[in-house]
Amino acid sequence: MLDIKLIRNEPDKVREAMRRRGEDAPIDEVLALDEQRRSLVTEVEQLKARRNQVSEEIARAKRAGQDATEIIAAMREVSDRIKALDDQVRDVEARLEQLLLTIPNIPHESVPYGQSEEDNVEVRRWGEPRQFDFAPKAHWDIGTGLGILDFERGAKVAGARFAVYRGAGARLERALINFMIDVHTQEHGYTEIWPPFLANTASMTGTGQLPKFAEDMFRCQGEDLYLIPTAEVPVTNLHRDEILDGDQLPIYYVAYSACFRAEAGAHGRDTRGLIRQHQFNKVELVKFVKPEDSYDELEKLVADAEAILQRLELPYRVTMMCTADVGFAAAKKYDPEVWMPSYGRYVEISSCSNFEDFQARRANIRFRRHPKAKPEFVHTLNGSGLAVGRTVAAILENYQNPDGSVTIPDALRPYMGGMTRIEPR
RNA sequence: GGAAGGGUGGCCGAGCGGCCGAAGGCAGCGGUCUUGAAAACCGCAGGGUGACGAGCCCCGUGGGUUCGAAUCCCACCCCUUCCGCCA
Repeated sequence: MLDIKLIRNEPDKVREAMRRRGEDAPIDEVLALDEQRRSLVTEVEQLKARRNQVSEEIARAKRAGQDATEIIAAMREVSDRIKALDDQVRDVEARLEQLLLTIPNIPHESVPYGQSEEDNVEVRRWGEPRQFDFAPKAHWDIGTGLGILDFERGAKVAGARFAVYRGAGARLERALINFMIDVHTQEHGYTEIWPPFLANTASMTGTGQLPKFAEDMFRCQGEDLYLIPTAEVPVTNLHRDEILDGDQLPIYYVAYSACFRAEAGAHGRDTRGLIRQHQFNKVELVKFVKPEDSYDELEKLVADAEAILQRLELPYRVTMMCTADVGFAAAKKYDPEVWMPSYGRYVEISSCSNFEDFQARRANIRFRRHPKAKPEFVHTLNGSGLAVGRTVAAILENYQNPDGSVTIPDALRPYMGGMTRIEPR
């Protein structure tokens, strides 16, 4: 959520930011409601001040045994007026709040202007895509051939975009989760969290999934619960409505979770394989930091995600999202992308964002710089470290052999019980 | 799911419808005392809005009654215990 004061004081700056995003935000409506709210509040507060004053007089009079029926009668009128105004304030505030919740974050000044994902900027590459001396296969064919991935049965049990992992495939998924969490906890200083995989409306609103993206999520019927689309939601909301001590910061969390996405509007895209599933596993990194540190922390966060790709020796590049593709809640976002031979291009395998105080304001996550200082909003960041299903896909494709087997990356072998190759059954 | 109890400031815990933003205690901060510390004593200390002023708001949440609600009524949420069910 943007600071209403920023919109009030620098509306043109906000309008320009929205224009650069290609977003049609209701700034004028917000300004009008804000003004309306403030004039109502002024009026009702004056009346309340009077009511408080007179209430004291009444109390005094009663204690002195004097008659107060006349003042009471007069106050009844004031009271009715207060009630009417309070109703109006509540209504205007609710509408204002609803609008503010739909306005995206302001992109950081370092974010390049662009009109679509075509305008994202590559910032670096690591590794060389492998040159195959045989016709490489796509991971869904490799996985099916090895008997470690089963899309047909996934569809039978649940539906399209659900997969079943079997044998060494299931173990590979699990090995990757453990490997990633171990690297982040043991080498990058993150604390492991095992969060709920369902979250309520308040949490979903706090991180920005609601109210705008309700159709992207699975909701439990008759309950105020959604399946989380990412561990970002429960982990960021861990500190919702809290005031943290400044010396606790920065806080680094790493969490595995299954992630659930309705993928509404993705018909026909990535219909084969593990790239776009309704359910997938992800190891997520979440940071709470002081505002002045958040952009350094973003760079470190991306490096932490990249470290996993490097250990796995998977070629990748990092792109910086342009204003049109930066994401609703983010001020700046990098996407590490892994080389995917079947796609003949790099495919997003992580997404690392600095939200500045956008989520903190929604979720009311603050800190005190000093024990007596006023609370300030923290900056929140998160990034995938990494999407596990896509990592499996990348390993199957990049490590495939002519005979249909797949070599296990060195770094993963301890997690696979020493296995060096996945052989056909 | 059923029954009972409970949700008050960082924590514990009082609180007859007006004198309650809220006693008291603990923890915290400052000071006195002390070689130093402890103890003792004195003082300061919640959040939001607003201009770190005034005012207004905040006693789980949302409604209601009333001139006036932490206190009364209704609904909901959460916690604890017991029972039931269950990985």
